[in-house]
Amino acid sequence: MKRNDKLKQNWEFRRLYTRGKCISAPAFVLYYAKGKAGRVRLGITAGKKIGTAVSRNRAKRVITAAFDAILPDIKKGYDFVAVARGRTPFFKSTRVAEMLYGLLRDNGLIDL
RNA sequence: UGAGCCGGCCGUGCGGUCGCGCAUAGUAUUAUGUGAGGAAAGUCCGAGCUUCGCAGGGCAGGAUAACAGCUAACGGCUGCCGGGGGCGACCCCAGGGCGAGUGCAACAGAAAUAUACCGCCGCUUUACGCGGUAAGGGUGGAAAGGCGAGGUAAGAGCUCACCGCGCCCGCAGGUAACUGCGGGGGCCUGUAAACCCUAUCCGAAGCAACGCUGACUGUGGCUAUACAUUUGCCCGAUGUGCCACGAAAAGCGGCUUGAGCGCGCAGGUGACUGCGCGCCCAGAUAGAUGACCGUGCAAGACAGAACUCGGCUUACAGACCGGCUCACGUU
RNA sequence: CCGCCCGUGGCGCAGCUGGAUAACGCAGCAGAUUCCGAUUCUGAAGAGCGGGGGUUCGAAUCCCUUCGGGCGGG
Repeated sequence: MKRNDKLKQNWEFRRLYTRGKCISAPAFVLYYAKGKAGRVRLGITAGKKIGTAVSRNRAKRVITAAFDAILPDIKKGYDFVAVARGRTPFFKSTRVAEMLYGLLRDNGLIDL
């Protein structure tokens, strides 16, 4: 994932929390909304609830790896925010990718 | 063999495929190299560095507290002294001063820094009196050094011997703290992690420090002195230019070669130091390590750099190495 | 990065400066009142002060260290 495809600013996150749709899985909670055309952008949040810095870093890595794995299949023009949950660091990124793919397909965000 | 004390060291290893940060080549997407810790943590101390302040000195405030050393410095470390604990290896100590002043010491007890309840002794007006007394009783954490003898009306360092304690002087050992011995004078409650006194040290803030770049905008200045306009000149005004400063926000630098690491030799009981040779070892900026496969074992704990070092403290599954003590047995 | 505050019964809080009784309210328990309940009244129980160490005759209080929670500034 390229750097300018990451969401960084606080207002970008708040836009998705208030305007976006919300779906959840055991490993994460996902907000999404229409964004810039032709691009897929992602922001990741791992709060203090996750644990130590090691756990928070791992949670972010696992979600990033899962997202990269299915990135070519995701429909263009959407922004996403993934919020890590307490069990996120204990998942394997392949399991998270499976969950993510299933959820996006059910919500019509996969290019077939 | 069992129990224990001290110190050191490691803390998933190797190979392959895809992916990530940085550097160097190369140039338009590839190669090559490299990529978290012993605590990166807590931020408890000490420094470097940067900016501000500053003639010099003092007060206030804070920190430390035997002695000698190590160090850039330290509240750290080493050695040693003193005290305490353990059979021992060894461990622990905030360890100056209450012999400057002030304060505090509940309850109990007669009395808490000075006293007479019981007792003992003397006197008398024989009384629930007066005086003397800290040997004995009882209270307390603490009651006027302990014990024996002399002494006395009864007693008391009142006197003497011995012991104890701290003060002063001398001698010996030690760099010193201190230790040992002798003499003198004396017998003092505890508490300074109570105020305080003494000695030593300390300017403040922190990489969101600070510096630079371009754009926008505001303020001030240009002195006997820039240029143009305002009628020629002077004053004044306006605009442009130059300089300085401020506010908001963006980017870049600061950013990793350093009191550095490894090995060898030498000095020192040690902390550590000197010399020689070799090495370059993360620099991200929402913040880089994931996924899959093979394989080894005791099946992997605590945990993620954010300006940089030296310590301290705390968390930590386990693996390995060395030295020492005690008990039992055998030789 | 810097500065500061708070941990005391189940809950909310005093006591800490200045050392010796852990006080108060709510909840809960028992009893009384009532036909029953609420209210009210009475009574008893429940914490050794976040953990560890030290100073002291004596520590919730003083000192050191540590854990957890919270606030503020740039």
